[in-house]
Amino acid sequence: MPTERYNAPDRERHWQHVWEKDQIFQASEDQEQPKCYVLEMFPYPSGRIHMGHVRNYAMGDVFARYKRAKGFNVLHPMGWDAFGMPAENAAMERKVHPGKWTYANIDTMRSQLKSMGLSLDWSREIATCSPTYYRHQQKLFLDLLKKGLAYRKSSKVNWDPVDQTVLANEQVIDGRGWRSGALVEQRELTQWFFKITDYAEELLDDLGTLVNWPEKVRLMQANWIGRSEGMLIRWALEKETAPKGFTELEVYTTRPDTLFGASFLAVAADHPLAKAAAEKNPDLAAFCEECRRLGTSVADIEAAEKRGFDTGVRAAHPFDKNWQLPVYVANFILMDYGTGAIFGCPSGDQRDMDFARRYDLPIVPVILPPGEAAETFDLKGKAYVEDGTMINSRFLDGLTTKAAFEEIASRLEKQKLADRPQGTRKVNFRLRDWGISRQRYWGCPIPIIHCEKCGVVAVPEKDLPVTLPEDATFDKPGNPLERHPTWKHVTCPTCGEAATRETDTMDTFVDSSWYYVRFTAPEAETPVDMNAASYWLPVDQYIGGIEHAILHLLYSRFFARALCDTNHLTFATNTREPFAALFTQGMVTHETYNSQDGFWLLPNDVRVEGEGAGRRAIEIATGRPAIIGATEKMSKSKKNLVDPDDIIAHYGADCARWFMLSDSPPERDVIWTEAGVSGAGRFIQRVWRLIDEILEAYPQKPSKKPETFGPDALELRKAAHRALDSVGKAIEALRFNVAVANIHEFSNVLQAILSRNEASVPWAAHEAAALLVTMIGPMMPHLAEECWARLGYNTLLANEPWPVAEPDLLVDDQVTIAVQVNGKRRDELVVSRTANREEVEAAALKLGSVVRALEGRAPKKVIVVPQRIVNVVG
RNA sequence: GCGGACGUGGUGGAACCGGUAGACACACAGGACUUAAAAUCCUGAGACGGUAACGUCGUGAGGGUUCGAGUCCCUCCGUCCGCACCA
Repeated sequence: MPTERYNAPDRERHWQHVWEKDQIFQASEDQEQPKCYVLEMFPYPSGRIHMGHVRNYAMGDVFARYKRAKGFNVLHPMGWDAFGMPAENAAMERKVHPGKWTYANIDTMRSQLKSMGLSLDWSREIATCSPTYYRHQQKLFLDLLKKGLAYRKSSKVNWDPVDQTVLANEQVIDGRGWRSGALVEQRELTQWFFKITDYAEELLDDLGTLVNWPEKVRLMQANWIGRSEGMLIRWALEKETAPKGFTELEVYTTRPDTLFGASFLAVAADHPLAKAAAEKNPDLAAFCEECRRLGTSVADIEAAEKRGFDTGVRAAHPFDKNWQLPVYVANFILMDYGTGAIFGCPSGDQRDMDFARRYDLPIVPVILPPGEAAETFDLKGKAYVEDGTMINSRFLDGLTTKAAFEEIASRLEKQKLADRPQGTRKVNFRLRDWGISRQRYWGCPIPIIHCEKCGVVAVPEKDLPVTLPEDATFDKPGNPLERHPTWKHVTCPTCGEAATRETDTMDTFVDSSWYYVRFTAPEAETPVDMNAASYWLPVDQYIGGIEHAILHLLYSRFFARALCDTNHLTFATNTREPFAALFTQGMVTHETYNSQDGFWLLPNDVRVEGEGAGRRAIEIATGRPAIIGATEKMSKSKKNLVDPDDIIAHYGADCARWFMLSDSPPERDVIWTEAGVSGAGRFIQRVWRLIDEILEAYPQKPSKKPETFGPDALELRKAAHRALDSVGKAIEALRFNVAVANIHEFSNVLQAILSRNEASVPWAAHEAAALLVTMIGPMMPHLAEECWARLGYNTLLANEPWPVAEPDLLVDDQVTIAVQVNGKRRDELVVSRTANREEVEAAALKLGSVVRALEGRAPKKVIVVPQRIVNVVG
C-alpha cells in the first residue's frame, strides 16, 4: 500500500509549531555542557528575505542543529540591522515613517524566516532601531568618549549639495552623488570619530590568531590596516624662501636609505606650507584649488598625471647644509597619510621618477641591484625599488639597503635640528579613524549637547535614551533632525542655558559592531551582562557574506576591544576577538533574461525550452523570444530573482534548504536552477518512500539486536555508520555539499539492500533508517522529524543526540588496493587489511597483468603503501 | 600597478598527508511500467581506437621533482576578487 506523497508545506507548519511550543531552541548559560555560539550576520529589514538569506541561514542552521545534537549548549539568535538609508528613502518616496516601514518589514521577514524552520532562539530577538537597543549604544558612546576613544574633528567629506548629506566614498560615482547625480563637493565638517587607529597594531597582530578565518579575509584586513615602517625626517627650510613662521618641513618615508637620491620635496595641496606659500602666489593658489577638486573620484586620480608647482621654498639636505632641494606642491601627495609631505627619490620610486622627468629634476641611482656593476648600471627609465647595494650615497656606499636604513636612522636620531632629533623611527598605518557622523534621521542619535558656554556636553546618563522624534518630516532633502522645530532645542545639562542637540546620528556600522554581544543578554539593564557575555563569547562560528570582509568585521573587532577597555566586557579566554571562526558563503546567482525591447524579465515571466546550444527563452506574456543573459547575483535591478516564499509554498523549506546545501561548495556561488530545486524535491519524496518501504517490509524493529549479521546486513550497517561518520565530519567542516553526497550514497545502498532477505536485515534496516533520518536532520529538519515519528520514536529528533558510529564498522577486513607498473595502473588486488608488505608484493607480482606489463623484465623495485597501492618498477 | 584565489567530463562538483581521477548529483540516451503523461525503477556514459577483452590519451599550457603529481616547485595563459598616487 503506497503512502501518499510527503506534503511538505503542511508537515513543516506542524513541526515548526511543535518546536515553538516546546521552546526547545531557547538558550541559557547556566548549563554544564560546553557552549557553542552560532551566528549568521543579521539581516537588514529591506522588505522580504531573498535567496542569499536562505543560503546563509540554512548553513548556520545546519551547523547549529548539528552542534546541539553533538551535546553543545547552543546559542543561535536572530535580530535586525534596522537603521539605515533605505527606510529614509522609503519615507521620502512613499510618505511612510521610517519606523513604521521598518517594523512592517521586520514582521514580514520574521515570519518568512520562521517558515524556514530555523533553530533560532527568538526570545533574544533584537532590532537596532529600538530605543531598548540604542540607548545602550548611546551609553557605550559616552564611555568611549570618556576614555578618549570618541572625539570630534574637522574633516573633509563628500557633500551632496542636492540631497544635503554626506556621502560615503562608495556613494560617489564619477564625482556625482549616487542618488541625486549632483556634482559632489568637498566640505570641511566637524564630525565624530572613533579612535580605531589606537588599536591598529593589535588589530593587525591578532589577525595571526584567527586561524579559523579565511586567509583571504585576514589578508584583506591586513592590507586595509596597512602597516609600514619608516622615519619622520625634518628638513630645515631656507629662511629667505620660506613663508613666515615656517622653519622646517617634516616628511614621512619608508626608505630613508635613499636619502642621497633625493631631488625634491613635495607637499599636499592642503598642507599648511602649501597654503601659506599660496597666499603670496595666485598661480600656486590656483594650482592647489585644482588639486583639491581632483580629490573626489578614484577614476580621476588614476587618470591624473603627476603634476606639481614649485613653491619657491628651498630645503636643506639633512646631511649637507649646502645641498638645496626645491619644495613642490604635488597632486599625488595625500594630506592624510604620513605628514602630507615627502621627499622624492626619482631612482627609487616610479611616481617620483615621472615627476622628476616632467620637471627636469636630477635622477641619481642610489641602489645597485645584485649582479650589476656600478659603472655600467642603467635604470633604463624605470625606478628600481628592490634591495641592493648603496651607491652615490657618500657614507652609505657599499652598505646593503637594510644596513643603510639603520645607519641613516641612528644618525638622524642623534643629529639635532632646533634642539630635537632630526629624524625618528615611525610606524605608520593606512588605517584611518572611523568617522561615524551621518546627517540623517534614521540612525542612533549621538547623545551630545552643544552649549555656547560649556562646549560639547555629554547627555547625562539619566536622560538616556535620546530618542528620535516621531513627528519628523521627510518631504525635503537634508537632515530631518536638523530642521525639526523643537527636537534639537534643549537646555545645557551643565549650565542650564539654551543649547542644541547634536543632530548627527551614528553610522549604522556602529549598531552592528556589538549586536553579537547584546545577544548574550538582550534584556540586560546595562549594555552588556558581563557574566553572560563571558560565558558565550567569542562567537564560535560566524557566517556571512564576503562583502563584509573589511568594514563590519574590522569595526566589530575594534568594538570588542573598546568594550573591554571601557570595562563593559571580559573574555573568558585569552583573546579579544569576537569571532573565533568565520565562514564567508558565496552568492546565489541566476540566469538573467531580457525582452526584445531591452527590459529585464523575471524568471517567472519566461519559459525556457530546449537545451545546450538550442536553449531558448520565450516571454510568456507576449510569446516573443527573450534573450538569455549572463548568470549573475540575484538582484532587483536585473530581476533575476526567485522568491523564497514561492519555493517554500510549493516545495517546502526543506527542499530550498537541501538544494542550497547540495552541489556547490558553500564558499562558492551557487546557481539557482529550477532543475536543481525539483531534484531536491524528488530526493525528499525518495526519502519518504524509502522509510515507507522499510516500514512496509519490516513494520516493527526487532527488539533484540542480532548476535551476528549476514553479509547484506553487515554491508548496510557499514554503509550507515560510515555515512554517519563522514557526514558529521563534513558538517563540522562546513562542507555541506560533501555531506549531501555522502547521504545520497548511503541512501542508494539502503535502497539496494532492502530487497534482500536475510534474517538480520530487518534490524539493520531499522537502524539504517534511524541513522538516515538523523543525518538529514540538520539539513531537512521537518522531513526528518516526520520520518522519526513515523519510525515509531516518540521523542523530538531535534532533541536527540548525534549517534556515535561503531568503530568496528568503519574499517574493512579486506581492502582493494591498486597495482601499478612503472606508475601506471594495471590491476587491483583485494588483500587483508593487515597484510604485510611481503604478502602484498608477492600477490602483486603474481598477477597476470603485472607479468604482462613487465614484458619479461625483472622488477627492480616494488613500492608497497599499505592499504593503498603497490607500484612495481621494472 | 600591487596582493590573492581559482582553472577537473555536457553541467555543478568529489578526490584524506603526493597513492585506483571523475564519488555524488544534474542534464542526457536506451529500456521497463502506463492507453498516454507524470512519477518511479533498471541500464549506459571522460575522449579516441576496438564487437569485445583491452589499449592509448586525459585534471588550462609547457617544464621540473618523484617509484608515483589534479595535489609539490618553476614559467606562461585565462577567469574572478581585493587594494591602489600609502611616500
